[in-house]
Amino acid sequence: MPRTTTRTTLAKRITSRGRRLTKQRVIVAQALAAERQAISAQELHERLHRGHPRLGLATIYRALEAQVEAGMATRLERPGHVSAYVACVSEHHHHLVCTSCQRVEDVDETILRPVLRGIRDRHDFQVDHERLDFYGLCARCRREKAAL
Amino acid sequence: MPRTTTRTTLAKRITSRGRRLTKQRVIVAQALAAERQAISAQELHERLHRGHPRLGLATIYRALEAQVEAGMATRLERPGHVSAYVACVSEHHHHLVCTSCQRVEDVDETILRPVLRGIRDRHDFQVDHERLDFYGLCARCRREKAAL
DNA sequence: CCCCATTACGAGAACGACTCTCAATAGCCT
DNA sequence: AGGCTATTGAGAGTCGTTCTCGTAATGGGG
Repeated sequence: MPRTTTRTTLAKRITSRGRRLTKQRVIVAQALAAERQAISAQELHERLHRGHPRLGLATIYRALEAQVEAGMATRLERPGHVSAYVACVSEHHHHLVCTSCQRVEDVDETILRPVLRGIRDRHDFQVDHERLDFYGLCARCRREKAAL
Repeated sequence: MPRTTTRTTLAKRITSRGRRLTKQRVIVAQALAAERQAISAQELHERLHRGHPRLGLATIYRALEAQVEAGMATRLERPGHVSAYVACVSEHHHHLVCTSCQRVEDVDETILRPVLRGIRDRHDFQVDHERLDFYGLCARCRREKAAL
């Protein structure tokens, strides 16, 4: 019953911090989780409009913001001052964003440990949080380009 | 004659990519270089208004954009979809942004080498560019907080 | 050194992503 | 079930940034 488990987890996460479990938030969370790539609020709005014509854009913004606060998603910056969102599986990690197909992979935080230690020791700086996104070509897109 | 040297370098950098050397670009470049912290276009505009009342906001945006393209500055993202800019000394490096005093330190790229290698090997991903900013407390602010 | 095509500037209007407002609706607790 | 309160939807509003266009300045060629 992996589906049920997922649903339960979703509901639990949504209702964290005293938030209410609403249809809209579930729809947005499921849609974002189903997505394998970074997506903007407006794109999500267009995509959901067919199945949910009354789902407002502001609601999507609010739902995404709530997900970010709840640690269910992170915000990426796209050129042109647009935010894009990705669903998170684990809590602390960073992203490999493919500039060709827009797919996002996760990088585990452990890979960063040495860097954080170096910063603390060599710069005497106490890191609170970090934004760490790598942009480039994923394996698939690189192969496709090479085949041309 | 360090000053002259600096000026010459500045002019050379500004005129790269066939750009013209204008008073406005020099003013903006010097102001940004003098700044030790991330500053937004609008803040720069306010700050320069006393000495240069006719310097337009759009010009500052254009000058900053040119500096980013020329590798003289990088763009940081502030909350609320605002860009802030920092003058760069070296080409490839990343930032430690103090969330208390807003001062910015540079982190040399070499510290990152192992991470990039790990990503290439373990994720089969070819990194083109990365955004890598660490937020936290610098040594000075940490001492000040501890003294309270 | 001076022309002149071309690039850049300044001011304000336009743009667009995002947020706010407010009346209506729906969760959740008892 | 009933009511308190968070949330929604729709559109207006906000604000950082970019565009437009007439004017001014730059720098290469004569």
